[in-house]
Amino acid sequence: MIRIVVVDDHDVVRKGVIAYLETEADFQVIGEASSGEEGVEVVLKQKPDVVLMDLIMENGNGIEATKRIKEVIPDCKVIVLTSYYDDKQIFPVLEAGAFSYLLKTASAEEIVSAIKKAHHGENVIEPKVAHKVMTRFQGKQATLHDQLTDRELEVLICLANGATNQEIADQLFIGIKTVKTHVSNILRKLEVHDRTQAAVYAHRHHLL
Amino acid sequence: MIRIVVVDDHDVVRKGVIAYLETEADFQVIGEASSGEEGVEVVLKQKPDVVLMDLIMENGNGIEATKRIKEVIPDCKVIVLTSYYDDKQIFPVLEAGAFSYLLKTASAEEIVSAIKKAHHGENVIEPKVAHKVMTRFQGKQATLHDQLTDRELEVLICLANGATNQEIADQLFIGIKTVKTHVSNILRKLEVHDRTQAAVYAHRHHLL
DNA sequence: CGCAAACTCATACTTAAGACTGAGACAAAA
DNA sequence: TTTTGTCTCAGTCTTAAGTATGAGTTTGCG
Repeated sequence: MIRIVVVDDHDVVRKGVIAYLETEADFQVIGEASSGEEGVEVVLKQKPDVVLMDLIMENGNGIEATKRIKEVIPDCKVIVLTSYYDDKQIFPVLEAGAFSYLLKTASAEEIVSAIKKAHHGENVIEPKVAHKVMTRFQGKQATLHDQLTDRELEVLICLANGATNQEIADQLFIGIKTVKTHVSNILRKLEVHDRTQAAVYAHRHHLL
Repeated sequence: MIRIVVVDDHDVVRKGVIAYLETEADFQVIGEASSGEEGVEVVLKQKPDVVLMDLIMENGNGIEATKRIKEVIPDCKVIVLTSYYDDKQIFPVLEAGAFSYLLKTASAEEIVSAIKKAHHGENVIEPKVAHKVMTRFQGKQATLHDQLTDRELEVLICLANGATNQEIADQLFIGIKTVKTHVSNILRKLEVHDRTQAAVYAHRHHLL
């Protein structure tokens, strides 16, 4: 039995979805809400297995609600439903902790399938945006240098141009001790052992 | 009056060229030869202004002859004539000291023109190969790193991968003292002040 | 056969690099 | 307000880096 909460501010949509979901033998809709805030309350009280979350609602959006739900009940699978196709939505949604991401143009069968898959630990990402996610991850595979602060990046650029600590200090109008601190932090974050390797890293990753 | 020597092992070609050249009022053919060695002898004795040199001959090629002529009489303009188009020929020919480079498919007027230009200090390079020469020089504009020896280049590659002196020593099976010597020489030749700048140089010039 | 260049190694010296620790100022976020 | 992160700087210590000089070996070239 899969316990479900449906969150959507359009009554007709919510009621319709619930009605359809309950035709499934092993589905049990144990709560519903018409706003993000109300959704969080219901979820925290009912502790469902799966949440169907509308992304765009009048009172508080689905992202904030998802974030708060995942903070308290990490095991809860939140399936985000979005009305229209938009590239930029997907990343904040995933960062918020959403488990699956579907368009409302998806058929009822697809939604049922997504719920079952979510319950078994399988993610469902709308094909149109799935490849966006992939390219994003391929292009950003755990880049070490995005740990660097702005200042550290500045220092690294200077360093990768062949500047000495003293020259970097003069360029950035700071003390050589400060530069040494930055360089040490850079080396640690980039997981290298000296400035030459850091310079090589910078060039290989086209940081200048 | 332009004093000329013609070197070509094909009698008919040589005689024909000479006959045509003498129709020019200010041309004076003061010698001829049918081999490279003989050509050198004649040239050294006659000291002509211009030499028409066939590139490919049975007894000794035109390159060696050109080289020896330029060693003794640097002011002598050697115009090399080659039977067929070949990219690889041009560079040894120029290195030997040839002043101009023409194909035998060139018209009689072109040859006459080339001789006059040579006498006035103007080079003539067959258009088909001229751009080869240009690209060669553009691509090899005084690269600092071509001063490096093979071993130094190996060391530079290691260095530009972020290796320490000790690591380079281990990789190349030599002592760290030797590595230091190489590195010092590399830094001097590349006109940089430390290994980081050397690594930057290597990456900017795509040496690895 | 010299001769020059390249590769090798050594000693001694100087200095920049880097690690480690600690700390004050400041701004944004919880 | 307290916390957290960033930027700043200081002191101390260890070691890698780099310079300068000299020299032995090999290799190729005239």
